[in-house]
Formats: sequence, structure tokens, C-alpha cells
Amino acid sequence: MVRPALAAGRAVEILNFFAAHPGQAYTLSELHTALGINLASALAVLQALEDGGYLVRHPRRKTYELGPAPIALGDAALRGNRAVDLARAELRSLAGEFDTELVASVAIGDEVVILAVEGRPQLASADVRVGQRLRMVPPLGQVFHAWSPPAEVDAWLDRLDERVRGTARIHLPATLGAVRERGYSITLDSPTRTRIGDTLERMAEHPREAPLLRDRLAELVAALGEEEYELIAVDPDTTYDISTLVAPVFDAAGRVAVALTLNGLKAVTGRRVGDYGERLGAVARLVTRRSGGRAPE
Amino acid sequence: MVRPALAAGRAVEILNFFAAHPGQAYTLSELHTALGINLASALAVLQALEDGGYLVRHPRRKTYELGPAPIALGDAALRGNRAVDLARAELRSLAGEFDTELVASVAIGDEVVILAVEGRPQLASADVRVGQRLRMVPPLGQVFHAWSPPAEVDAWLDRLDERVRGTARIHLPATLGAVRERGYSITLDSPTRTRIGDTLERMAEHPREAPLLRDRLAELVAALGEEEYELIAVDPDTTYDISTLVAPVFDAAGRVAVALTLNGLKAVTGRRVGDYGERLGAVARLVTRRSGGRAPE
DNA sequence: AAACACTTTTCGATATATCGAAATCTACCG
DNA sequence: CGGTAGATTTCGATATATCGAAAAGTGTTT
Repeated sequence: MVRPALAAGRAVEILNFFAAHPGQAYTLSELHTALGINLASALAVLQALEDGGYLVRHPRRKTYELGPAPIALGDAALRGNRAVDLARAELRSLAGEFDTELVASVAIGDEVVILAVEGRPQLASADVRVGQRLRMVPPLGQVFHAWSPPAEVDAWLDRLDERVRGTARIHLPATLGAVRERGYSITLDSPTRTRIGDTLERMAEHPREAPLLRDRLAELVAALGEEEYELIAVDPDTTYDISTLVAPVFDAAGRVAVALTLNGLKAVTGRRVGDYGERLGAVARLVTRRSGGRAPE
Repeated sequence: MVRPALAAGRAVEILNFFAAHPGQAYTLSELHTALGINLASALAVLQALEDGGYLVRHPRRKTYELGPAPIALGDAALRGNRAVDLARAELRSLAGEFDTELVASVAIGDEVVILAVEGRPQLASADVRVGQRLRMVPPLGQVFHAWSPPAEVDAWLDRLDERVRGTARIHLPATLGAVRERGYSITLDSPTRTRIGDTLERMAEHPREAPLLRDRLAELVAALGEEEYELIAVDPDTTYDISTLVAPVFDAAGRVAVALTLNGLKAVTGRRVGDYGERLGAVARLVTRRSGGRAPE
């Protein structure tokens, strides 16, 4: 058997958990209950991570927290990933310019991982932190799939509960088309959408509750299907509450390397939405070009 | 058996290797030969790391390189490690002020790991890169041991080849005392010292050659024992070539959390050496204070 | 001071990852 | 276009990590 390497997978899970909870310290049993890893196995993995300096153990409290080794690793990863490095810098200056929250995220497997957060949102939204991992279930992840081959879009849709998959398969192609056409995604703020975000966050935070929350999520997505969440046509004179504007940064292969998100715009006219979107899109194109990427087609 | 978790240890080794070689891509067999991990086992671990986004695989070339996940992890580690974060910022401004190379490093087990490098050295020295790991064998690591309990100093000395251990045990207590007294370490540049650095770097780079290089290292350390490498008394009017000035940043428990190193000063008077050292020491004390640390005693 | 509740560590049987070698695949070269 | 050298992937026996549960340790409460 060659696939598993169970202990390495555990090491990854543990590191991801610490990445999502910066500055926090956890005991062995907290990690055991949070991640569902057997105590003895978790101990072995924690010792290996400690030996390498990825975690340090407080000798009295017997808690683990992040050590210095990931700092060097993160530095190396940033050097090898020009797009993220540039995106961080650009988002920082955009945050000053726009006075709202800006986020850089990437897709890893079937999850979105937050890599940078700058500024604060105008609208109260689900709180976003670096290291957060959210399962990329529609409508989350539109920019990551707007330029994808049909097979990948299908895999994305298949993550939906089967009760809502049918209607999603009807609506989503049009919205993905609108995103492709416009170059960025616009989603409207609504209580339903906020609750979807909260639920996904809660599922990520408490993996043990995930099965219970799936039903709830399915209902919310079904409800969202009835609303207009992805804005297809923008009227310049209507006032909107915007949940997110998202623009893609492409890599050399024409795939979405990083997504730049502008979060929570309160009561803005369609005209202004267009201005924000174009500005965000221009930054995304700049980062694409400077990092050696190219748009598809 | 609870100690091993072999696969987790391999994951750590592989990540360390990538941390030390930023932006580089490696094939399975390159990693296999470089790290001495069985091909099949290495493949399993690499797949686990890839699933988590710590590595990405180039589908054509079949090479692995760092993915985006370590960026989030590094960010979290920095948030939890105020001392390193502050040290990086302070070293950056010092590099502008001093026009030489400045380095932040930490001790992990029996190794020193480089976490930040700013500026360029005046003297040609072994090249220093973020992520580098060097086995901390005397004379390397003086600041990390100047305030340590005797047992740790002994463990450090025991890493020396037994042929030179005896003389080192005679000389080092005095030099550690001088470091403690002065608050920072001063080591002189010499061909022997440079070659020790090169050899340690080479051992870290090619673990397979390490046993062959141990003899060479022992000879060099023996030769260094004859020279004056740690400067005990500084004459204000003599001109020195300085290899390193190193000042400690302490954590809340009074242990050395980070070492700040100023590398390669060419032809400076003793008076100037003192100025540099005091400035570096002042920065180290500032970082200690701001990060909530305290000096021992 | 003693019992309690909790966490960490240890332990032995079993399932499984690891190892070395062989088989397959890929790309280069004649 | 066929051969070859290198790499990747697969395979089966063996060593070993994993699991559940019990033991030892730690700090708190009564």
C-alpha cells in the first residue's frame, strides 16, 4: 500500500489546525478531540513536529503551539510563489484606498485557504482570518471555476447536497458565464448568504459537527437558489449591498492561482460597484502579468 | 511504541529541505537521494503533503515544489512569535544603517536555523540563506549557550569530536564568560573559521557526506583552538576583521529566543567594533523588552 | 489531607506502513 | 524508429505504527 502515510497526513492536519488558530496553544487532548486523532498517535506526531521545531511545547502547561520552523518554510514558500507575494502587497495598498476588507485566497483540493487579510469590512460578515480553510461548496468558489473545464465544474457541483444539485446545475452555468464575461464576480449581501458563510466556517472549525450541519447548509443553498445572489446585470443607479467582489489571478498555465476578494460594501450604487470591480480586476491583471501568469483563451 | 511516527518525521525532513532551497523543484528520486528516504515511502509522504497544499506537483515534469499552505502556516507562526517578527523589522533598518549583513537565527534541537537575512556582508563569508540549518557544534552557538545551565553546555561540547573536546572544555568557559559579561559575542575572521562555516554548510547540504566531513571538521576546530577566535579583550586602536557580532534576544523564561548576528566587518578599529556591538545589543534588548522577554539573573 | 476529575503516558495485539526489488513508464539518443 | 538509461510506480514479506484501554501523573476541590 502506497497511498496513505497516515502519520504524514496527521502532521498536515495538525499544522493546518495551528495555521487556522494563530497564537493559540493546545493540549494533547484538545487536539485529540478537535481533530479526532487517537491520543497515542497524536502524541507521536506531535513529538515529531516538536523535534523539527514546527511546534514547541510549554514544559509546565504541556501545551503545544507553533514554533519557529514554519517561519522559514513560509518565507521559502513565498519566494516560490510570486503571485501571492505580489497580491499581498497590492491588497495592502488597496485596503488603504478602499476602506474595506480585502482578502487573498487559494484553492487547495476542495478547500479555499485564506492567505492574506487587509482592512476591515464595512458590512458585518463572517470573520475571515489567515489560515482559515473552508470547503469550497457552491456558491463559494465561483472565480475558481469560471474558467475550469466542465469536469471540474461538475466535481464542484457534486459537493452540493443532492437535493439542491439539480437546481444549481441549471443556475450556475449562467452565473459562471457572467463572471467570465465581466472578469470578476459580484455577489449580493443577504441574510441567507451570511448564514452560509457562518455555517461553512462552523463546519471547518468543528469537523465533528459537520455531518449535522450538512442539512442546514443544503436548506440555505436551496433558499439562495431562489434569490439573486450572483449579480448578472448591474444597474448603475440602483443601490446594492455587496457581499463580495472577486477577481482571479492566473498562473502560467492559465489556471486561477489566487483569488482577490473585496468584502462587504454597504449601500453602493451600481456605478460604484463597477468602479470597484474594475479596479480590483486591474490589480488582479497586474499581479497576473508581474508573476508571469496569463489569462486563459 | 510511541516515539517514532516515522512518516511524520519524514514529512518534517522534506519540509525542512524545501525551506532550505526556496523556489527549487525536485523530483521524487532527487529527494530520495538527497534525504536518503526510501522511494516508496517518500512517495507516500509527498502525496500526503501535496494533498494538504504544502507541496505542489508539476504534472509534466513530475517535480515537487512548495505550495501555498506554508504561507498561511508561516503567517500564523509569526503572529505567535513576536520576538522573531520584531527582530526581522529591526534588522531591516539596521541593514540600511550598517551596510553589512544581518541575520536572525534560532536554535532548534541541536541545530541553528536562519529565519531572516538582510543586507550583504562586507567580507566574503559562507553564504547564509533563510531556512538553512546548521548543526550547532562549537564554536557555533556561543550566544545560545552563554546563559545556559552547565548540563546544556556539556551537551553542546559533547557534539565535538572527542579529539578536540578536551581543549575546548578548557577554553570555552572563559569565552562564554566574556560573552555573558559583555552582552554579545565577537568572533574574529580567519581562514580557519571560514572553512568551519563552509564545512558545516556542506554537511547540512549533503547529509550523506557528513560522516566523511567529521574528521575534517575536527581538524579545523583543533586548529581554531590554537588561534584567538572569540575576542576576549578589545583594544580600541587595533584594527580587526570581524566574522560575527552576535547578541541574544531573551524570551519570558530568560532563555535565548533569537540570536541577532552582524556578519563580516572588514578592517574596523576596536573602538568601532564596540560601537557596532553596543548598537546590536541595544536592538536585542529592545526586541527582548517589546516581545515580553527578560534577561536572566 | 484525601478524593476527584482530568490529562498524559504506557502497553500489547492487530492492522498497516515500510523496505528492497522488480515492473512499468518516459524521454532521450543513435 | 528502436534501444537504452533514467525515473516512477507497483508489489509482497516483514517490521512497526496504530488503536483502545488501562495506568500513572497532575492539579483542583471538598
